[in-house]
Amino acid sequence: MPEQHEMEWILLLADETDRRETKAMGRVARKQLRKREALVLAGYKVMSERGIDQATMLEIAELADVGAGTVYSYFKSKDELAIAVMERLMYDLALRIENVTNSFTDPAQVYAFGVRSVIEAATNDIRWKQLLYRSEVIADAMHRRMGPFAIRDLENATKAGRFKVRDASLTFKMAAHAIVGSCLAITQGEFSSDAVEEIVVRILCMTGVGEDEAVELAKRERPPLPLEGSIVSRKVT
Amino acid sequence: MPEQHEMEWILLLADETDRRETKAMGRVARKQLRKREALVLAGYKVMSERGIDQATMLEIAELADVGAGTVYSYFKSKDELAIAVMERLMYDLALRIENVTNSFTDPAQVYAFGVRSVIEAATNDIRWKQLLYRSEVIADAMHRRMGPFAIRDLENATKAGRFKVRDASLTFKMAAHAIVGSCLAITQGEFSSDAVEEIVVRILCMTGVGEDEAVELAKRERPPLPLEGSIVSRKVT
DNA sequence: CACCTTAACTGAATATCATTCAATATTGAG
DNA sequence: CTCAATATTGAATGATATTCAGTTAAGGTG
Repeated sequence: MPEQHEMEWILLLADETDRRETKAMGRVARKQLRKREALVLAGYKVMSERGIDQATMLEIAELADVGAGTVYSYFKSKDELAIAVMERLMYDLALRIENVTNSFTDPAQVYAFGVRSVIEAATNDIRWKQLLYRSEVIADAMHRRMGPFAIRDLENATKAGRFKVRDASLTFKMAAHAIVGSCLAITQGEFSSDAVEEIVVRILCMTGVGEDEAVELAKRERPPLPLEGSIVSRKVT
Repeated sequence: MPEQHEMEWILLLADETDRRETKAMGRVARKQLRKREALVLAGYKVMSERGIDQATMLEIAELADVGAGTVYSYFKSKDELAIAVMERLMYDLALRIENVTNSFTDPAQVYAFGVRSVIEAATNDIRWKQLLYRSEVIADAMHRRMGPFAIRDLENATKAGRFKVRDASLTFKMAAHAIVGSCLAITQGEFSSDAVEEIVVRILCMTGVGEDEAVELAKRERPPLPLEGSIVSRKVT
């Protein structure tokens, strides 16, 4: 029974453990990595189904096939587990975006594509709905895990004279919160999903690019994103 | 004992109950208004001291001098009470901002002043720190209670050709989340409070005003805000 | 291989509240 | 004053995050 779940979910979130690291460790350490992995996956499944607050530690522990207390030797608290889950989700998405944008030539378009992709994922995927409700947690995870990519892109585009960003980290922090907040509003029916285009424009405006150019950037055709869990690993360059 | 607290706190958050309405009601209704009021005030005090999650309903009930169960005949849940508290905070601030900006001539400056004031309040007042942690709740309250003012300002500035905002509600929704998120980051020491200026610039950029003009708007001298609880009531015009 | 130390794991027990609800008190109409 | 309706109370409930004393497994050692 737990086996089935593992199979199912491993397809959706890539395992972050690196083969090279894995080989250099003892059997215990490897087993712990796998257990931690199982917990993050189980946490993702339960939390995206019931919502972070409604997910119970017992259910997560059972799905990961460990005792209730064991969770606490991997994560200090439920919140910390939730953070780990969010970060995994963000990292997976960041890698998939990177996989597409590394062939782009316009650095501004790289950022625009990333922003658009995140918004699409957040508003189209049912599993994000429950997670969005704790927006500070998800925005934080977004900043921590997608930040290295996004900040690099903002800086590249600024160097190329496309954007005018003074503090890329701050700009992306604000963008992350604005994105999560507006996606939450869309999933709650406060705005129609047609608003996505306009959200992208506003996030781009924050970079100091003019309104007209922001509109143009948001309109450009976008190649599709690779499937979830299909990218293994990549370093920010 | 409860008397003292009431006195103390009424100075900090204006009582929203309107004299005219009050007179048209029976004694019971008036008493209920006062009790609801006491609950919001007590909620504000306890939640801003301990944080929303750490505040207990019992402590709030005791401070408001009612039984534990009574809270639930005024608010369906703890969350709903938290929302009422946040909305009160936002409304009070909105009125104080309005009180200053209604003498401004440049509609863009009205919005800029509002944004700046909110950020200053959120980062300087210790009592906001605990509240910011539930950023979706506070951003929501900000949108609901300051929105009517801010959206009007965005539309005025757009009509005047200063801003280029298509959907003012959406733009302010995003701004609210970005503001709350970045203030949270500042109170957590992730950014220095010098970042406030830059945050204002980025929020202004979102309106489609150019970067240079955003910088100039953010730099303008600002008159001081009236004290908390000193404004009684005002309609959005 | 048997022993032992160390670390990991377990799940029943604990502690903490949000929330409910049966009982009680208050109100105001007649 | 009486009584039905309403509001209030706070002890009991239920849910569940977290802890911890006891158990199990790992792997190093002679």
